[in-house]
Amino acid sequence: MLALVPMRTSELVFRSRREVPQDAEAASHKALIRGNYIRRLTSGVYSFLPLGYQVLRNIEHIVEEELDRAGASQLLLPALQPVDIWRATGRIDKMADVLFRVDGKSGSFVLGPTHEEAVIEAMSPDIESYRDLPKLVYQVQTKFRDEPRARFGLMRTREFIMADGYSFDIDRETMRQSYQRFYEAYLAIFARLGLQAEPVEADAGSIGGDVNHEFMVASSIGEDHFARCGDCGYQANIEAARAGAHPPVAVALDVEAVTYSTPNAPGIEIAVKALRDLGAEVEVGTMLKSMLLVDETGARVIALIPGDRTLKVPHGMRLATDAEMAGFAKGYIGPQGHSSEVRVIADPLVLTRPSWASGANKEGHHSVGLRVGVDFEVDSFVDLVVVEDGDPCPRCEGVLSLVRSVEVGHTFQLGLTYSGVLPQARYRSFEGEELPYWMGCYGIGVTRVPAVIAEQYCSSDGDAVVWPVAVAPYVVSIVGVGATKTNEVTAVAAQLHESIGQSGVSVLLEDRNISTGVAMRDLELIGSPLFCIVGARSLAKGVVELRDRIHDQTIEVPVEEIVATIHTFSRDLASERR
RNA sequence: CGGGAAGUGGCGCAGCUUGGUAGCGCACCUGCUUUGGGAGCAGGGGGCCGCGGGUUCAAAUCCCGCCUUCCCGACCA
Repeated sequence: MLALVPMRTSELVFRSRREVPQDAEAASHKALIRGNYIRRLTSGVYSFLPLGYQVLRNIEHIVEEELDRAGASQLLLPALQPVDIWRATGRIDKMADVLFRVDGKSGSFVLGPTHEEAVIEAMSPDIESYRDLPKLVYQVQTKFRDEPRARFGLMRTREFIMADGYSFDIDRETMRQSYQRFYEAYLAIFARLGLQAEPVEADAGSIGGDVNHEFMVASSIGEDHFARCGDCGYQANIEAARAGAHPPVAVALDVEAVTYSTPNAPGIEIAVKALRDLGAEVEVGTMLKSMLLVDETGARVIALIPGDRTLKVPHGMRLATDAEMAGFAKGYIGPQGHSSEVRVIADPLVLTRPSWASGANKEGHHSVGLRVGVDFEVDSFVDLVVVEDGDPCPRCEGVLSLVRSVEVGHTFQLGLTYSGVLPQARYRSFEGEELPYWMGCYGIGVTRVPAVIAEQYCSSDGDAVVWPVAVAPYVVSIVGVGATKTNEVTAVAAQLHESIGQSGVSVLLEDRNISTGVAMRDLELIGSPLFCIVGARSLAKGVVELRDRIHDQTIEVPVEEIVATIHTFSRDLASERR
């Protein structure tokens, strides 16, 4: 709602577009292209045309207002960063896959994919004492990430704008308070943007740190899933979610382990088929998946999960490479008979069956009737499976369901992850000790937001968006219609254009000499939530039409009341949840 | 990086099987008529058929190589 200069369609950079480029798939992507909001320069890189930029500025304005209110100061850090600050934290290697490197005559640089290093460089000289803390800062900056795959228009791009904030504190407790300030500001921001963003517990990934939340908007084109319990409100990203305990079952007493010869049957699916052909009663869910992992020390670990589950690799571990699997029968690994140097870990779900079928640790052989504690031992039980629909909730008696979603924000309690390794990231405490400060970092994917909003508020064919009042490029669009557009129609439309603009509502006037159908269609693509239709017919009755596109209702309003009515409507529509 | 699809005026597409010097719709330009929901008539402009090589008298079309884009997967703050 920033644009208070009344605008005319003849001045707008806009063109009717009946067809969309065939490479637009998502409805929001189609709508943003048809409406002349964005244009692709190359894969994952978009120009914001004036309409799209207006939406973007409206979003940024809301973000800035709320972060300012939370006590954060806006600054601007460089996008072009020397490689040595990335060496100092080791992220030059950790994030090598996504870093855009620039080698110029004057040295080697990185185009910042995020700004933890840069903000520490910028802030540290001004943080000398505990008296200087806490500090909250943020910026609205372009980020660069060499994404392996850009997707869905603005949804996942290689160059994008993020509003990223950082907090600096003396200890864990005050860091949590700063975190809370950002967290609450984020809830306020997304509410104003018309997005139902759910904070969910998340995994820290390469940013590092401890407690963190993702702000997720449920959407069919989301790239993430989170688990939700309808009963107690537990919500966690699928990478971080854990299921509650399934009731354990006593091991079978009347079973004996039998080994079958199953040549050329590596992997669960094929093994099940081979064992069945031999008369064994097994299915995918009664097979034990045994996977070889390597921990931080390089030691090998066998992980056991039910055959119908997906492994969640624990932190600090990774799947073994083929070379590291020397000595193990790849495709036929089982839980039994490993040397004491190989640790065996299992998901608690392994206790939910009386016996299992699995590889026999011998090329071309599988065993059935393997019992925990009898035929094989487990060193420790840890959470090893990705949660699925229907798993029990870890907090209550409820059941988890998975929700497909888009991440619009992420907040992290970093703690000492960065300050601990950078000597300049210190302050002097009351006792005179030199200590690393406690950090938090916070990000909103600003250029992703128009796509998420459009996805929520456009028809499924990407036909047109009806923008929420808070972000609409123009809240009201005026069009004059009626036989030959009499002078009166034109004059009244122009006069309303002026007075609505003066009343503080952003407004667009259709002033081109085109047919009504084209005019209406174009205005629909521009997406104002309110249309003001000035027609010869209704003008004869002393009224104009006001169409509320959010509720798809049209009312007639006396000309002299229209400014006040629009004011009421835009206020009511802005506060309403869709 | 694996799997699939596609590159032909600004946009959407046909032509390719069976080689013969490029076409349709929309958009654009000019004029007139229109204007309460993507107008009508008449006239007009615009293409290195993704790039490079090859076969051939002749290549958008056949062959080889490369590039780009989109979708699924891997990956992902």
